[in-house]
Amino acid sequence: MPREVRERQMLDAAVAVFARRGYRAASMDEIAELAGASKPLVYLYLHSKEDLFSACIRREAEALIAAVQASVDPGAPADRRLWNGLRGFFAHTAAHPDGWAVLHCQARTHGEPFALEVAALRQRLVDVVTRLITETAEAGGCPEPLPEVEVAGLAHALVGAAESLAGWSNGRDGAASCERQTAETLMNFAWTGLENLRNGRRWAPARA
Amino acid sequence: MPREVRERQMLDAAVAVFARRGYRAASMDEIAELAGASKPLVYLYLHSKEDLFSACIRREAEALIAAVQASVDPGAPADRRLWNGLRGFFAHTAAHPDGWAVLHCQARTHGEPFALEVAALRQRLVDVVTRLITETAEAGGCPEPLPEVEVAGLAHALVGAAESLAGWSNGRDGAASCERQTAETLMNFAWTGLENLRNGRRWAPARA
Amino acid sequence: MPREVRERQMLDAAVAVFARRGYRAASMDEIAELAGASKPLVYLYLHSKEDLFSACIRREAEALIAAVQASVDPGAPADRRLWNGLRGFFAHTAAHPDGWAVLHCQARTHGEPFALEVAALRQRLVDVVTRLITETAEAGGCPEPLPEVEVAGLAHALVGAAESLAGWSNGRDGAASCERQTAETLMNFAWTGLENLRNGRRWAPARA
Amino acid sequence: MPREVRERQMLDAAVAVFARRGYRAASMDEIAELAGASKPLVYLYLHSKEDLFSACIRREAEALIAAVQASVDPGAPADRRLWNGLRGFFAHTAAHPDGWAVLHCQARTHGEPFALEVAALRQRLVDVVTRLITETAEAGGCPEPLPEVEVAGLAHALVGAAESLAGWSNGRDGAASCERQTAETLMNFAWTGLENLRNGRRWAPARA
DNA sequence: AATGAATGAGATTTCATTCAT
DNA sequence: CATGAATGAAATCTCATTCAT
Repeated sequence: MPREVRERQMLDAAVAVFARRGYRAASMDEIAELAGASKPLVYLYLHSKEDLFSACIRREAEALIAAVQASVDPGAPADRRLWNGLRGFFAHTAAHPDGWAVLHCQARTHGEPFALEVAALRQRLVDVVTRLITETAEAGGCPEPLPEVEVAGLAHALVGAAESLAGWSNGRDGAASCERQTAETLMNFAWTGLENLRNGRRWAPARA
Repeated sequence: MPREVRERQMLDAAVAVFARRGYRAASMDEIAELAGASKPLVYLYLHSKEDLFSACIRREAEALIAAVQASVDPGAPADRRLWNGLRGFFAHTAAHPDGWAVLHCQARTHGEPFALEVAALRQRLVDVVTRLITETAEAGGCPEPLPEVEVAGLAHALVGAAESLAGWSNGRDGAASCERQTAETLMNFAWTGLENLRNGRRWAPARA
Repeated sequence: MPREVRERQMLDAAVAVFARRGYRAASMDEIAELAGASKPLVYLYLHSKEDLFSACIRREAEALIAAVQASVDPGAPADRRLWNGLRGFFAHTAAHPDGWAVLHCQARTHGEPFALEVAALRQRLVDVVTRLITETAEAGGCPEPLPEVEVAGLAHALVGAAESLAGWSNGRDGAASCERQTAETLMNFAWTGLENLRNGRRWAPARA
Repeated sequence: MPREVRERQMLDAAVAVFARRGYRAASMDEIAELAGASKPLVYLYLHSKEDLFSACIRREAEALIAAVQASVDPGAPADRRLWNGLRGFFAHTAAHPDGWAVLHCQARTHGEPFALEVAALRQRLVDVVTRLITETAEAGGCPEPLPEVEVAGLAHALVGAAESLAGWSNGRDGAASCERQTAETLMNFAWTGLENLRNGRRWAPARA
């Protein structure tokens, strides 16, 4: 069996086991067995448990990013791009729950090296959103540019909301039909909020 | 030393170690040492690693809920309550990063019993937000009531956004001064979005 | 509460727990709890687990010996004495199964010191039987005295048979009514065998 | 080193240590060291202390039964078969004192699962003896068949006597030369007793 | 007479990892 | 390319035992 195929099987098995058990509780024995290979072969190809986990994170992160980018038409207007990006995000996480669990739940909680890797992924998502927000503001003729820190905060809020909805919507029935609705809910929530910001309408504590 | 004091020290130590290392990687040795007690005493008082972790989750969850509730004036209007609740949430998570890490990052990823416990906490937060959204819609004279599933989705999105911002803002410098600003960013984002929804203004994919 | 009473409660509890769990698996915690006293008090009175176990063995051994002796009339003929001794033995072991379990099952299997103590008890039983056999042989006009080693072997066989029957008969229903029958079975088996030996009738391998 | 060899070494070591220390006091460390292997290997092959103990019991029980059966010629008359069976029993227990100690002293005192296993062995021995007694009675023209419960009692008594003698004779010097004599003593005691029973001669308490 | 508080030592068990083949 | 055999290190948890009061 060629190495590439074997390696993919191993990563598939590892993602499944890491998602189910967590990094520490996952055992190389179980991963090797699920991959249908012997443990020494796993070590020959992937060197160590740490390297294996890193490889999982990298592969799943690339796949997620690629899925989001593939569903966005770079020439479309900002709202369309946001809408399609969200749909791609929800579709991919719903189709690959183990990979999403590794990225979202496991990777951040098991030591710096992994957290950094997943933080880099997250930053790429945040960057995309940040660009959308900025463009939206500019395109809408925002009287004064939004402060940088606020834009970053908004981007984090939006990504967090998307992550939360992904988890919520995947945990319910009829996931397939839900994905579109989930995206719509978030879009309604976010887009109108962004529009208002763009127009300078704000909520202020003093108003209450 | 009286038992209560010792027990609190143990929980403090456990929260710190669980936050830093994760559930599986945390060792009872390290927890006992940090608590300044011997391992058998930890077992005598808290029975097992699982029970200890459960106790941590419960204590931190109660503390967080209490902090949020304490910062909300039940007689105030909906927007004011949301604003104060968010501020309480961000302030408490910023002041107790270890507790927040245990709740947000660790508890959900290490087996059903813990996940259920933290899901219950999250549900309580979501419920509060759900009520706020409904009241806001009613108070604002919403032409037709928002569909239930959409309200739930919005609540999850809002809680997810808050969670995400808590993690982001705590990871930056000057956390104290940031807390207010973080709350303001999210409030601007969310409140105006909610207002628009209330008024029936929506984003629709067909529009693009 | 006076010391003697407390000490008896402790020994009762210890015998019960040792019988149920074995020496090593029995925990001083369980014994103390069952005795209704605190652990330090147990240590104050009985010094250590080893001492406690020794005390149990000694008490139960004395009780068993006393019960057997009390049921034998020293003036009666040999067969009558054997008969009454067996009945006393079966009655006492049936009435005190925990004590018998400690003596028969536990004491011999947990290190030299205890084995010696219980071996001493057993030797006293064997001695009684040995005397009976010798007297029986003499009284019956045995042509030549039985070899010493054979008498010892017979005594051990008889005691072993009695022990085995005690375990068997106690494990069956209607123990009370059984006790007499058990004694009769063994008596029939043993006494007639002894009579034949006394008369020089033997089985020889060459005969077959 | 092939697995089978290693496993046998482990069982040998385990039998020796269990016999010397008892189930609870035996440590897996000591067993592994005596077997010349590392502890993880013992666990890999034999799974747990409980399984290891079970495996010891089973192996030693099979060996004992096999030894007894191998020394009996099924075509020989009843007394000859009893004689040879006893010799086989005494010879095997003398040659394998550790195995006998595990079966006789340890297995019955450490929890139901083990006790059941050893009870099954004992029942097989009792069954053999029961058959012998019945056949003897029939062959000898016993006027009326012995009551079933009495036969069972006799069988238990005989097995108990044999067990007791095995322990006694092994604890003395010159075991090799003793084995035959031990068997002879028991045979003399038992066979003549059985003969008398067969002929209806009984001891009765009223006689005294 | 009696106990709540505390621990050193050691038990079973698991796991990531490496050779020799 | 592939693996059966093997282990050092460390995890959770228990227990007999002792003080200070």
